[in-house]
Amino acid sequence: MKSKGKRAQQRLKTRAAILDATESIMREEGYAAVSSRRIEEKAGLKSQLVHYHFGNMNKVFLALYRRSEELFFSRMLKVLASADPLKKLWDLSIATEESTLVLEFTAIATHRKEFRDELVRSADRARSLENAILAKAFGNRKSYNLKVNPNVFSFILQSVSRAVIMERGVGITKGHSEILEFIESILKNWKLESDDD
Amino acid sequence: MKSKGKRAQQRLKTRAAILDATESIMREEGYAAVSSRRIEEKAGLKSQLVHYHFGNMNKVFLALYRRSEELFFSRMLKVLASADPLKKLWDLSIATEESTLVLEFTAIATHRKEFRDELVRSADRARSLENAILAKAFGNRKSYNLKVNPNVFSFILQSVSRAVIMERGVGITKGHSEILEFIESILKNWKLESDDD
DNA sequence: GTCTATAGGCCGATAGAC
DNA sequence: GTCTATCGGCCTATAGAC
Repeated sequence: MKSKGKRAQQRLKTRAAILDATESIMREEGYAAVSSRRIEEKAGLKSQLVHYHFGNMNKVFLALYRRSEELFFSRMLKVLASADPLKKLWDLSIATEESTLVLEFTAIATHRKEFRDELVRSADRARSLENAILAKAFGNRKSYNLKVNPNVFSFILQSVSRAVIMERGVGITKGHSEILEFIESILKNWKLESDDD
Repeated sequence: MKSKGKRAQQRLKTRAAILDATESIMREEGYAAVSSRRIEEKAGLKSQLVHYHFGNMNKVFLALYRRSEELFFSRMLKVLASADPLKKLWDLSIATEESTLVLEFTAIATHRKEFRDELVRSADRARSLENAILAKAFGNRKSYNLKVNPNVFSFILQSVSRAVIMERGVGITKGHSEILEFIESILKNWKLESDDD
């Protein structure tokens, strides 16, 4: 039993090392730079192990995506449970490190249809969680007498954070402080109004 | 003189065919799928011609980028000259066909530093034109007594259109009609308010 | 300016020894 | 499970004939 456990443990360790290397390469050079040989280099193991453990490269991306997704959803649940969910949702969206991988996966899905279904399924799940967060935030106001639809408001938040992160990725930061201040002032005023209820 | 002109014409024709093929592949499969061999296949000419005319693949991307940029700026100038520049700017931003290439070039710039400078320079130029368009639109109102800074407003418009196009790219369209209606209602009301001045 | 030929590299993936 | 060895494929780029 113990030796079995050790084998399983080593198996998980190797798989994790492969996924870590993949994630690292994706962050630094993009998904197109990932290959079994580059993983070999990065993780210090033979490229053939990548095929042994995952079958092919597409399954490596898929496995990494699912691992990242779990992490992302656990963070979303924390956001939902927090006292100020909308602000926390924004903080999560605007964090560069958290979102660069999402952009890479989106790029993969745009050009590989095997990947698309996975991402669409996940996007639906994320949208559900966002709705729950919005319901909680808007619920504090007791009524929905707002100028903007909650879903529209959420879409705008996500759009702006993605755009900021994409521009950061190519070294553009001009005008970012203005837009970030604007969004944050809205979120702040909102909070105050909610407290008034 | 005439034979010289013919040669120059053929030269331009071949170069254009290479760029057309490159653009086509980028739209359908993304920049990572572009190679001199794929261009050979698509344009019906030998892959070595790609190297003869452009030196290396990076310069092919650069040449295509500059060609697209010219087209884009000529469209922006038309927007600026129009009676309803803000709405026309939005129409241009939200057109999928016009913006998918931009997203691909952004992806290239994110991971190839040779490309970055070019894109940043171009982004500055685009921002200047956007500012002119905004100045014209806001100028109609005689004063700047607005809730949102013009640059912030413009950033939000561009962010939302990009996000919509990215989601379309992976087959997600849920919630798009709501957000598009929201944006367009703002632009419409705005126009009416401007006319009131 | 366009062709053939070819060098040299990185890639995914598999077979088989241990 | 991890290794060595290896195949076939596609890639960039260059040299040289025409």
